[in-house]
Amino acid sequence: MLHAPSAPRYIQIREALLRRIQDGDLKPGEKLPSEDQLAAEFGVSRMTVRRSLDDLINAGLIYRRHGLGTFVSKTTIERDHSRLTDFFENCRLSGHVPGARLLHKEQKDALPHIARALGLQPGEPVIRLATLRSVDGAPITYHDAYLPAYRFPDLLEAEPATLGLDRQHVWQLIEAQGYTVANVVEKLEAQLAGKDVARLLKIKPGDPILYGQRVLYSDDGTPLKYADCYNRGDRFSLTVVLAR
Amino acid sequence: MLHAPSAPRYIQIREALLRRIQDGDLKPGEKLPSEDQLAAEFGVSRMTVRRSLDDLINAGLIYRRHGLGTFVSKTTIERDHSRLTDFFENCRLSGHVPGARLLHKEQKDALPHIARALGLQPGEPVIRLATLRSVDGAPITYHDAYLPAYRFPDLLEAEPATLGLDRQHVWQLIEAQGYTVANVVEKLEAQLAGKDVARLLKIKPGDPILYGQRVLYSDDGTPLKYADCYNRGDRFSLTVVLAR
DNA sequence: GAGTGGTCTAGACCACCCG
DNA sequence: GGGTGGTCTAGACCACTCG
Repeated sequence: MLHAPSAPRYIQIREALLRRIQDGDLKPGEKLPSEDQLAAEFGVSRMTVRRSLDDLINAGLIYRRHGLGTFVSKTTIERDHSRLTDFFENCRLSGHVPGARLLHKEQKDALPHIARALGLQPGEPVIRLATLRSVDGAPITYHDAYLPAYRFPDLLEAEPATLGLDRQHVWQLIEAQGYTVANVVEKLEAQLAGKDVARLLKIKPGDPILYGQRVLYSDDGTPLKYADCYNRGDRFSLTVVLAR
Repeated sequence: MLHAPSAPRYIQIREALLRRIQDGDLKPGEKLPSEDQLAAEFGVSRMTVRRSLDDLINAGLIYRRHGLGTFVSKTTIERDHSRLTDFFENCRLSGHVPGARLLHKEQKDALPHIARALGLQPGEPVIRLATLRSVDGAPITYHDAYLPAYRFPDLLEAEPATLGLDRQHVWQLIEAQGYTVANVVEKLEAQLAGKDVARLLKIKPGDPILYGQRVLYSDDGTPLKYADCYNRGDRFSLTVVLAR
């Protein structure tokens, strides 16, 4: 999280305040210095201070009360699981051992519902990357992803050993094409495991499955990836934050 | 969405631009006038225009490209389902008939996991509101909610006919106590229906259930409500947006 | 009244992208 | 070079909250 000395002042100030909060220098519920005081302390104008505070408010770390001041939030909501984070990193951070196996890498014709999600015509070529992800050696998620072939001409030739095994890696390939990964829209349902999925996840047909249809978008709204996700109901949970 | 004539200029401008996008006056992918042009058009400074645009960017409706301009997003992500919205309103908007029945309204001692979620000591009094929600006459969700009793002293005496039947209504009671509802954190899992839940939802034991533990927070991070939600797997799906 | 955040100005200079 | 957004200033006045 280091920034070059040339980073904008508002980012430097934001990081400085973030450190004070994380170090417990500013405790939950405690009042921050006023915007005027912060402006004087950092030697900037008040508008610049406000720009820094806006970021921290957006992250849910602080909140403002008109006429009273700015305060550190009481509960630091664990936003980690509600943000777009790497499966592998998340796993390791919680002290588990992630794993993955590439089951399919192929070019196919898009099925209608996949074409619709990706803004393609039915039958247009897509690249399929299917992986089985595991935690501590036991399978937990079957991930069946599709990307528009014309946007990722080099994907089929990419290193098979790591491809699809680390989302960060796929993201790097995506961003190397000039896209900026911005968000994922996921539709979640509860289902019962079918025969094929049950076999992959080493559960019984009829066991509960948290099924998600995920679409990955770039910041201009272009759909970049569609994926069917089958998560073991007994070992997988997803925490989301719905903001007003 | 009307604002008093005294609404801040940046809100007026934001709403004016929103209207142009929603009316198709500005089409997806199309470039907005430059910030200088908008400032001249609305007779404000550029900083005020940027304040308006920031809101629309935050809502995912437009995006900026340094050196190029500001553009309307290509896919207007249906954020409706990823925002905190009223069950009843959502339902009606999609052309369905929502319903609800209050099953329990009582004061109890908080169970340990509920106390922990609400920042209480185990055994502290909570108010339980359990409702069965339906769509087009068929039950879809069993909602078992708990609120700290000391924060809502008047809740038990509230009008039973409408209480818990419209989330907006409960929110109004919550906000009448001086809280500002800010977000919900929900942990989702796939489960199989047990006997009791199956009976309520008119499904068979062993049918799939999308189970969620919801905690409602005010903007200062105070937990205000805990709820167990049991959603019929065959008729309920939840769409979430994970931002980077 | 004093202190706080909410809004707004009228500029400035910089970095980025295009032709 | 010309147009765009990114950052930043040094003020101003208003609205809200508290004592």
